[in-house]
Amino acid sequence: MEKSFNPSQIENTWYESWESSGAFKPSGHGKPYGLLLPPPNVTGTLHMGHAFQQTLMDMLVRYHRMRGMNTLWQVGIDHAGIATQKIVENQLTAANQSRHDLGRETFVKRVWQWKETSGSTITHQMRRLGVAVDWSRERFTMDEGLSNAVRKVFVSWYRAGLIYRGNRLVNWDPVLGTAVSDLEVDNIERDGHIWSIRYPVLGSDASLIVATTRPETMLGDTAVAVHPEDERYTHLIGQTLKLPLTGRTIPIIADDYVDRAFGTGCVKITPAHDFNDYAIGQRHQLPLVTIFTLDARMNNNAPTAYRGLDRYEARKHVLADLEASGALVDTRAHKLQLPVSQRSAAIIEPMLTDQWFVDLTREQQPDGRRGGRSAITEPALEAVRSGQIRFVPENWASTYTQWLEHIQDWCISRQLWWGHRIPAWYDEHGQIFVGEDEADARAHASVIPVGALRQDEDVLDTWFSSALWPFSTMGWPADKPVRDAGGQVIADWSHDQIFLPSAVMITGFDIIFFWVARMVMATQYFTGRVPFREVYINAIVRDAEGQKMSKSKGNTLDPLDLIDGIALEPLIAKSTRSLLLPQVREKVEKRLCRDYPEGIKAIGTDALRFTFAALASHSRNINFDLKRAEGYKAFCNKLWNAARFVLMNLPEEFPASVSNTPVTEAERWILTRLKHTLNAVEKHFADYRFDHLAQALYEFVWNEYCDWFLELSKPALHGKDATAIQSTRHTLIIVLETVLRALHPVMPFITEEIWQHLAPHLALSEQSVYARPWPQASKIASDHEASDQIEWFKAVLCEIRRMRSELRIAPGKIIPLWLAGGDHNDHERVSRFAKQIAFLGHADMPQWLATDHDEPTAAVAVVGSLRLLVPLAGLIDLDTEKTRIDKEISRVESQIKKCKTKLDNANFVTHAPPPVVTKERQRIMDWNIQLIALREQADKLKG
RNA sequence: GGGUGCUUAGCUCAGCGGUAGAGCAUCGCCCUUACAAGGCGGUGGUCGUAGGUUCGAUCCCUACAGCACCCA
Repeated sequence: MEKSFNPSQIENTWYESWESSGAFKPSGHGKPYGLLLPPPNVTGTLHMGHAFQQTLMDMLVRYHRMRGMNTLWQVGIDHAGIATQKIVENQLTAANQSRHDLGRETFVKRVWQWKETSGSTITHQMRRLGVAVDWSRERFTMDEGLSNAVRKVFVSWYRAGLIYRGNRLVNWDPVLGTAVSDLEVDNIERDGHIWSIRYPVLGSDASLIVATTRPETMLGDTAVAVHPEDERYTHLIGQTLKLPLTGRTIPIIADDYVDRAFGTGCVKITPAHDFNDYAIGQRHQLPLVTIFTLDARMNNNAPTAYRGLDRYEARKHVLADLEASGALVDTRAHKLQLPVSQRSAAIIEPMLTDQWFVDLTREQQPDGRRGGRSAITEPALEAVRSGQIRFVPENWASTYTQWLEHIQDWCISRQLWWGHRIPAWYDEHGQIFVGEDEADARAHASVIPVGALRQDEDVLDTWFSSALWPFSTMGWPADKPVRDAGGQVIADWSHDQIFLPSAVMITGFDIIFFWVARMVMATQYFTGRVPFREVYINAIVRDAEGQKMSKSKGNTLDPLDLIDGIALEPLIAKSTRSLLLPQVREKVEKRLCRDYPEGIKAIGTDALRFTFAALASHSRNINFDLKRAEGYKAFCNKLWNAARFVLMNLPEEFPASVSNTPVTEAERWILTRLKHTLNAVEKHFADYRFDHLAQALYEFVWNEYCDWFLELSKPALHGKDATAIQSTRHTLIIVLETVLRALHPVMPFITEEIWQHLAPHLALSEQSVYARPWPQASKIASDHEASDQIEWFKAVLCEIRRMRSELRIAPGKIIPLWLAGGDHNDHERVSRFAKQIAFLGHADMPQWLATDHDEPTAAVAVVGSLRLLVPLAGLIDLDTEKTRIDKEISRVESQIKKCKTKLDNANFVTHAPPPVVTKERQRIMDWNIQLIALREQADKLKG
């Protein structure tokens, strides 16, 4: 093995070998354990969130695989309708073309081409992370099988009366020209204005003043509402207003939606362009006046003067005209929430359009069939309420249920070209025919179509197909195996449904609504099962300062740059590439120069993964600190060198014996610790406490195996006891091989590399550590007697080291060591560990002082009643030692005082549980023993 | 406005009704034959504030402050 750990040297070969050996495919035996990878967008590149999430999933799948389960990690890619279409449209724009120049068919071909060339970026990156997904089953939401599933679901729901077409107000993105989900709209606070406008009452001198942040929409007003109990206005309810600039008249209505305290208490109602106004309009049967075109210009319902103007141009004109006519009474600064499309950054315009919806709100249909609430929404709620699906951490369950309780019908149509085209046809009279294809639609028609049929132009929301992922990827609805282009079976519903429900869904909280809830709905409806038993909501990865990573802030980290390292210059270039504002670029550049003056050092995949595990507590955010990752790279190096040590100490011919009975206390102790660690790791896997899991393994490897067992093995290996040598070698390699197996789910590459070096010495038949069984704690014997002895030994050695350090004795200097006091245990243990104490304490063989004889002037440390003495002569300054002892005495005294305060409190003694009291009494006794020994020594030094 | 979190060492974070912890940073001594990406030993915290419950509160309860996120 190389002298130090070099990740890039070992990572490249192993992944390919695992993948090509079929190690990631289901084994076909054992209990099924399924995981679904949240399909990344085809447009995507691997970011820290993916890397984090996938590390956790990979840990689970490797762990369960080693435990003998039949694991399947289903992988695939999402077609990401809007995002993908936009990328290709941008390419066209750069060439001064639009999708309309190409036409639908050519455009879609073009998107497919783009997908073929760029779509695999993220899958290559995922391989660098080491993820054990079954690539042979990789799916794409637009491939044939999954598209069949989409059509089947649409048609089934339509025929069950659960999908309908309606003219409704939706979030309209005027730049992309499509409806978007309300989940794809961010409400952003911006500085704006609020304008007060006077609307005169017809046939009177009276007028009402309305306040609005969007004055241009007054052209679409169809009423003004006041609160029914607002005494200022009750006499005007039912009267008519002259709507300025339009010549139209509108009624004054009463509705208790109006907040009397806000503004003047009069609200203009524009039902065709505001969701609240729409609801009021419905209640009062108000007409809907749409005043915008689909690209947000004034249409022909607006007065001639404004027609064709963009909505913000129109605002200026409207305000100027109101001002000129004296109708504008006030303008004030105002903070307002603007709905902004996540996809295009355009300001959303609520717009009345024909769209397709999934009914999620009706209890029952007019014909008596179940409505969407009872057929789809309620079962999804019940699955979580009943505990069939469990959230981790569990408080996310309330986020889920609260959203579902207030859910609206799901608008599933998008005015795009890239996606699953809606399987609905219209005849020349506009009648609707739904079917899996045109023939099916005709076959199921209840009326005879008039003339030719024309398919709906729209496509389905991407999340519609994602909702089916848990069962569509398993082959549903095909009744025979699904094959890829090469004829290989990639899914087979009749068999693969053993993986449904999958074990756990690991995903970000931001898609609980988009995806998690919808998977539950669809999977339950079509398969009668929940899609997964548990949902682990992972934390959001932020930068070291707690800022959300985003390209527009230039604070993203590319996981591959952490793995491979990157110099400062390319890092700056990369981070500022998409930043347009020079000030922002400068700021980002400054920060990078400050934080990474030498760029980012390569830490390797294993260290990155270990870092993610160590940070994965159940808190909501994790701040990714590169320092932490560097620490775990050091951990890799530590493990690496421990392995070198073990191998170095093996003779050519090993093993001499297969089984082994550990002969030394140290061996029995480290095995006890190993057992304890493995128990902890299993528990942490079960609880999804990856942070504790990582820490348990880290502490075992570094603080127990390396710091103590390896050190304790040295005197044994250099000793003359052949049995001890043989046994120690055996335990060294057995414990290492075992802990490699336990570490493998977290750090697949380094564990594999080291394991390959160990395997021949253990005559193991497996090809890979991945194929080894999970190490079972129950098969390891614990030995508490040996553990007590080693703990005692550690205490003795620590005291010697502390003395040496505080008295500034050079580390290499061999010191005389005398012993005094102590009970029979101490005597027995000293004789047992004398050599180790001398070896590791850099001391002569410890000598007992004869009792009652004069002790030499010495520095002392105390373990229980045992005193460890280092003669001062020629070594130590007397005053230094006096000061040291005094300090130690006051430390012990303060501990005693604490105990005493407690025990003197009668309430404590009577009320506290007896074990606590006993423990406290024991503590005070132990401290007192130490104190006596220390005082004795202090007196001697003074005397 | 409604909801959910968070506040513990200089930094990033665990913890928990019963002796305050880790990594990194920092200080001192060591290039000791697995590892200087290391070893050994230290320094560092009235656990956001104020009340309450309790024999005992960093932990449970209440209020407040600050921060973050989600929904309207």
